[in-house]
Amino acid sequence: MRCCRFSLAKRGSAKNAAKLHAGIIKSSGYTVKPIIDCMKELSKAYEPREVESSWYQRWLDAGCFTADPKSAKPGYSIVIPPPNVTGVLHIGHVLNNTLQDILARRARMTGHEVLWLPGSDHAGIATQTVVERTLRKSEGKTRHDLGREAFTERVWEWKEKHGNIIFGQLRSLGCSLDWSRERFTMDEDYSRRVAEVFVDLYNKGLIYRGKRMVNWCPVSLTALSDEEVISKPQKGLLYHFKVEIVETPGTFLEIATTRPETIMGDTALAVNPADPRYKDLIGLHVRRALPRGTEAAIPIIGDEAVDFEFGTGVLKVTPAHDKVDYEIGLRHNLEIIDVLNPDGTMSSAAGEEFAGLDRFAARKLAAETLEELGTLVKAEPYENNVGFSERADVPVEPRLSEQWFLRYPQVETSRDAVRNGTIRFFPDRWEKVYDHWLENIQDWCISRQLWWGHRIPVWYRGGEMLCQVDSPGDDWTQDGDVLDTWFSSWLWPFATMDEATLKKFHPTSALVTGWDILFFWVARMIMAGYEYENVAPFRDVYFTGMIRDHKGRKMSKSLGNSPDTLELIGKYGADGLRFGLLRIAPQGADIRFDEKQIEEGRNFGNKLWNACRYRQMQGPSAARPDLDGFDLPIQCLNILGKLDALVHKIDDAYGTYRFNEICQGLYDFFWSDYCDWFVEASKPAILNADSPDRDAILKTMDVVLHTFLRLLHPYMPHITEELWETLGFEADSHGKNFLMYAAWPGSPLPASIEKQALTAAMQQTAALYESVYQARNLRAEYRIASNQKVNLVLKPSRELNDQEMATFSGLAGAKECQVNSDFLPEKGTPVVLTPLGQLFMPLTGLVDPAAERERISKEIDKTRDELEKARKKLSNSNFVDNAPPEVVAEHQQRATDFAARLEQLNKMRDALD
RNA sequence: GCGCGAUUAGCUCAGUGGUAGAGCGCUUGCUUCACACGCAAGAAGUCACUGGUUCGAACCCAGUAUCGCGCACCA
Repeated sequence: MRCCRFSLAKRGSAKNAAKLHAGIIKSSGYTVKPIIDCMKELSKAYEPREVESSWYQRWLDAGCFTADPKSAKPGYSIVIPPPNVTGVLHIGHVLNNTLQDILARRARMTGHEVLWLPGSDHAGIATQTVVERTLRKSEGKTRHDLGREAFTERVWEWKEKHGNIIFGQLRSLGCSLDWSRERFTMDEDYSRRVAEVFVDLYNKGLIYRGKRMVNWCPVSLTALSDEEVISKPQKGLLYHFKVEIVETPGTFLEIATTRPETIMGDTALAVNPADPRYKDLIGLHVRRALPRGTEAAIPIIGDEAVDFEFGTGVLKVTPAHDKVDYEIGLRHNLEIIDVLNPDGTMSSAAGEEFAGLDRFAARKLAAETLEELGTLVKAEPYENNVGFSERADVPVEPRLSEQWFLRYPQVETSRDAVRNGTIRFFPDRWEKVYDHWLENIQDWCISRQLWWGHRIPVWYRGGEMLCQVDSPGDDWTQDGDVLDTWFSSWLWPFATMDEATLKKFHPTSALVTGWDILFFWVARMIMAGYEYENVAPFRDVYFTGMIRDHKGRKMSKSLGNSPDTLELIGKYGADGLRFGLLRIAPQGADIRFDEKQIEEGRNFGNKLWNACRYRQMQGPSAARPDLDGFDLPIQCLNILGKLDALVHKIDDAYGTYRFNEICQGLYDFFWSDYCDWFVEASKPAILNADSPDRDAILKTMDVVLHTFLRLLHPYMPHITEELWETLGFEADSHGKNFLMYAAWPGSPLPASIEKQALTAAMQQTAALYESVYQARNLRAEYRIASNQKVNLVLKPSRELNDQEMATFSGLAGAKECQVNSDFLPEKGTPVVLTPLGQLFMPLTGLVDPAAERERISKEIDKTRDELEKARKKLSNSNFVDNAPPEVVAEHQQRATDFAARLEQLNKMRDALD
């Protein structure tokens, strides 16, 4: 326990502390008076490390993150997009999970019972690949050396050892996840649910097995869904070669292809029956060039799928290795010759010369062979799109194989849910993308030829087949394939919850995820939600942008441009990282990462720390600050008015997930309005123990900090919690005695304040601050060093009280500011026109009529330009007649103000002559 | 081919019809009594281009250009 609730000081030298205690040390050159006896150390800079870890532990110990399904409070829930067990925390996770944490923390403060459910995904291909690689490296073995059972055992071991790394990292980030409910997509009950869903969909006739053309990954040796194939432009060659027509020897047909290595799989040539060049050839045959020596005759067929604009208008048909060709083959009942092995090498059907060769080597050899045979016409450079396996990053092969497919359920319901706003997307432009995908949806290939994953719950005995969760008996063997990982993830929002939890927390409130998994995950969850819970699984979906490096490239391991998030947390603190990242994260747009921004986040934390430290140095704060009964100076009313506006702005922005607007609002208010202006303006009164305003100002600071810490908490949870405790604040609580359970703030304005009085005070303050700005400007013009105090004289334009003058002098860096309506300045005394009146800076050596005239002339020119602009606008009758009256009035006011200012400035210049 | 987004200060980005903004960087001054992870002042913009709508356009509409993305095609 800390010995003193009012001390911000925990880190620093004990020696200094002792001196401080005695009130004799000069820190930064001034004497610090210890406020209370037990104050020990003062740390000028906020050091996040210890604060963050200790608070996380305290929250955990107090069960702050645990959701109670029996709570009477309204429920608010989010399920984490489960990271891969292989995953480590990258910067995208930081963004994504910080946003979820913000929503969860704010919901607690607005009185909700919050469940934020953690977990991870078994990530079939990714995980299996990683473990296989390790196995190969450390033991020189393949998974086949171990066998299925031993291998999956190894994956489990690996998962236990490395699978929780990311959870530790999420803790470092401060994520308020309910760790008592951590789930894994291969937990026993979860797996059972997956199997039950499979069986159910099978029984409904939505799942079927069939031999079809699928995307095959020759590295992972498994089928892939269409979504796992990424098309990339590839530079290659378009080979033109000719074949002889059997019936009319000596005549040839020219064919264009990018894949000469599949010629031995050709079982026809196809032309468009409407193509006048070739239609008469339909029914004839040609000699197939490869494999060499066979010279098989294959038919020329007519099919409308052939585009006669492309290439030569003649298509070689390879039913075993191309989707379109396969369909043509079906229509014409063509033979299917599979010339490729699953691993992408040529099969024996390709002929002796090619068998065993890798497909790309075979392509080269095929082209060379054609050339030797004298049938190669040309090979021209060509760029086309090739489908790549998302995981293995190699071209996929279309391959005919026996797979399990799902005809998606609830497609129309799911489309309607987003169309009619039952589910809302932020930003909403993703709605169109979603709709388009569902409109053109194809059956989903859900079987994978992997070992790591949910086994397909189908059993065989002889020619019999049964689809059920449990084995029908020892003499039955289970289907060898596993399910696509997403076939389990799509159940995530409800399969992770028991009955009581479901009742309280499903459907979930919001989903935060990247748009890159809109089809993989979001759309499918919606369908599963309707199919199994009869309801949309979430209300709102917020799509984060993709984080790119400073050159705009995607973060990737191979580029090595991904920042180390733990290192960032170490350097800037989790709060700094969170805040810095969020401040630059525009809604749904991609983000260019720049470490400078994170540094800004840390700096903001430090600013907050020091502002609170400053308050603390003035004496204890009220636990529940209240301004009733205080006569508040204008700058107090002003800052309260600004804070009131901030509270409203933030509440509004949360409604549509405008996180960076909230962030920016918090930043601007605190740094500029509170620190730069309010605190600075208050210093004269605070330093003067006799000032009648001192208490009101300190109390106003308390109200501002008491409110602001709550507003900021979701973004910077650790530092705010620390300061809340250190300043000794309390608030109405939604449960536990922590800031994280404090009631979300309403308006900070005291009930007794009238709106009119507030507006007047804010206007007066604005005039005062504007005058300060003018005064500082004048100082800078005359190169007065910042630390040099000057004497000022004000010829006031209205009556001013002592408090205002003291504030003004303090902010303007004046030794003294005399108010004198009859002041007669020496000719050439620097002077500036402020909202408070004419302000003179009678400083020896600066009096120079010529310089002053020049300076004022410039000001006059500027003002005249502005005035002319305003007048021009007002002289336009179209504007005056058509614009809204308040806009016209505004311009009239501007013109009046500029005219008055111009007149005064002219007088000031004349006085110099 | 269809669709989506972006284009504003040197950089990263805010800005939903009425006086062009922030942070960083830059220049100048400052260890001024919370903070140099700081304070103050300053320079810096044809809001990609062309038309249109409007009294008025960075903003709305149409088109063009460049960059990025998705879907389809991909012999």
